[in-house]
Amino acid sequence: MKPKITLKLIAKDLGLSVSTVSKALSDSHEIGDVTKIRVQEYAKLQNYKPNTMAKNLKNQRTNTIGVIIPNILNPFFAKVFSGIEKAANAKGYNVITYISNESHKKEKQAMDLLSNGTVDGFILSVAQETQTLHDTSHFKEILREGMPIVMFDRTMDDVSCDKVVVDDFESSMEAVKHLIKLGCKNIALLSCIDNLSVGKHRALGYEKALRDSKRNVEDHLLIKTDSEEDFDARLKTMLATGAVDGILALDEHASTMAMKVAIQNGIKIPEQLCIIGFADGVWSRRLTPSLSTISQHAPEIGEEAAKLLIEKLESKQEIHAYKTTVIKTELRQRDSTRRV
Amino acid sequence: MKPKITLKLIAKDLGLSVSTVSKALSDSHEIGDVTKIRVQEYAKLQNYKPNTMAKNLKNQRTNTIGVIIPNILNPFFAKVFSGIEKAANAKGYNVITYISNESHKKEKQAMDLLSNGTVDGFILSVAQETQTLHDTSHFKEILREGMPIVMFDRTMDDVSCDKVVVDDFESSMEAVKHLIKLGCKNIALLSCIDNLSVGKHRALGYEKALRDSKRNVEDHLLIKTDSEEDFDARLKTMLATGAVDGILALDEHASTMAMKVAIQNGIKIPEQLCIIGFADGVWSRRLTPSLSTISQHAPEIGEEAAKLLIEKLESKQEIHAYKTTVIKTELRQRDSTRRV
DNA sequence: GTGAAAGCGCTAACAT
DNA sequence: ATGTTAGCGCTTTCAC
Repeated sequence: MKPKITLKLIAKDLGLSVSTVSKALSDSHEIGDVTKIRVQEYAKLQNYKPNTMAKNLKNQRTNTIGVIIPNILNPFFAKVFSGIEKAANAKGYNVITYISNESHKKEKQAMDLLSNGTVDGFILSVAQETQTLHDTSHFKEILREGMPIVMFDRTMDDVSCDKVVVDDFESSMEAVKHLIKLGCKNIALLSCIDNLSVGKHRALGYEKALRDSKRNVEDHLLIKTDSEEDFDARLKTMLATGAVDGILALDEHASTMAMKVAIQNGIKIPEQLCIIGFADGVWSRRLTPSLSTISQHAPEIGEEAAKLLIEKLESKQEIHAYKTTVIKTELRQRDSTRRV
Repeated sequence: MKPKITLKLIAKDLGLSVSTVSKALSDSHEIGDVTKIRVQEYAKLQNYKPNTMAKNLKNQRTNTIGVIIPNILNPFFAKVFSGIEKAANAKGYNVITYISNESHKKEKQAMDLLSNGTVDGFILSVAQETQTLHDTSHFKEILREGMPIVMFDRTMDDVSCDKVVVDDFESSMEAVKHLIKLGCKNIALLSCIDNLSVGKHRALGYEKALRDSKRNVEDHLLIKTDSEEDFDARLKTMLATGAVDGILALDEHASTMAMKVAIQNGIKIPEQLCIIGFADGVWSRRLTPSLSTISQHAPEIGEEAAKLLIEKLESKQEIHAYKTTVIKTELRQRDSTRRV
């Protein structure tokens, strides 16, 4: 293992001072062309790489973004993450990732560990437990220290920071209106994420759409829970009756289980039952029949979040105005809703 | 935005020297109990957090692992990643992530950027393009600088470093033997990843299993490609003939397309056709019928990789022995292979 | 055009 | 038991 190449070392080898070498490498006009070339070539030859920690310490910024994600196994978050990563890299930022696993403690711990000069700011989606407990103290603490936060998808109303969300309310409303247009009379709402802000917003959109077309929200057409076991049992009962001819499913588990149970019950999709779900596009296409989904443009959410954070980081003066960007969703019609 | 709390500041406030404060906070025996308590309480009160960059610079280590992943949207990699993240955090390491997007250039760039004292070592799975070009110079360069690398899943034979792989050869061999035991006569091999090392190993396992039971490898039962379009077209032709009664699919696209095309052709699964695929477990269960898969224990792969890297990082002397850990796979029988 | 020196925040060997 | 000092690698102001 050869010794690390440092400015000092180059300076010694070349019989120059550290500061001259530093300036030469940053192409300063203070340095003569001959020396400049000489230094630069020697550095290249030695494969010199400036030490990031030293630079960070000096500059008081790390060019690193802390990303906290509830669950990377959820394709939605994986996609948002890839958007963040891409946008951040493009602007010269690194990304440190923590997975909260929906745990409030882990989320807090991650922010604590990273706010010690490891990252310049945070992009995060609030852990389930944090939403349930409604504890926002760790966010506020970080903000008080002057470190910016951008929240996406799962946000908290009483935290003042930039946010990137999709219009959950409107998109599920549109989806239900689409089902109505297709002629569905008995549209069920299926949710395993009733403990999340997004789940609640989507449920409200469903109700609004029904009321707008003078229909009632019928209890026997609702499954709102946060337990998959509970959900599965109730779903089987619901579909056994055969009374349902339209479904809006608010999450991946609900969407795919609806498909599965319907197929097992011999219900023809989309002839007898139309299904629209919030789910991953790639896998929805792989199902038979393919599942119509509400596309949330996850990568764009990530890119926008990164853009907002970096903007704040690179603006000279502190901006105390907070933006909430709404990313438009799109209904992707596939075979689970196409009427013949 | 209040000023950052530093040792210096605490020292001034308390009328002590910086080193006394430093020692008091690290609970040194050199410091008297009274001062120790006083300092510690004041630090807590002020919410002091030691600056990570400064500590890193001083210690010449960052407690950070660089992870480079070809594609986080692939559930396999997402799962390995979550394993790495978990194991790393548990040992007090941060994780900086880059997504190579299968690009050789991005992979190289990531290693370049992070090897400048940003991370202590790397965990990575080789980008497709790198495997095709067979360029290992960037790996060797990093290793020469004394920074350890652990490769997982997609490795390169001529790079000397720790590796974590699954036994691709053996697991596809076992899968084919299982199909044979189920009575399949014409077992097809479907692969969209014929450009990857793992794809090639799996294909060899298929051939071995056939030869072991005195069968021939028949060209019309093989689809080996790296293009999904090409694959889809050839798959439709193959299944239209009805000659296939068993399938081993080497990747997610191949697995799910096989299911889809079979269902569309009215082929009964598993009665007329048994399918085993390399695919995500959660989604495989969601398909109807559910898909039998080869489980690769992705999280364990990640945990093992992190364990190996940290071991190397924390060992005093340089270890020049390189381990290759093989994680056992498991055949998960689901409805696509269950004979009635 | 080049160099000396201070300092980013922390640690630790070495005084006192 | 507490303080002084040097130094991690780099940038930058200020001298020469």
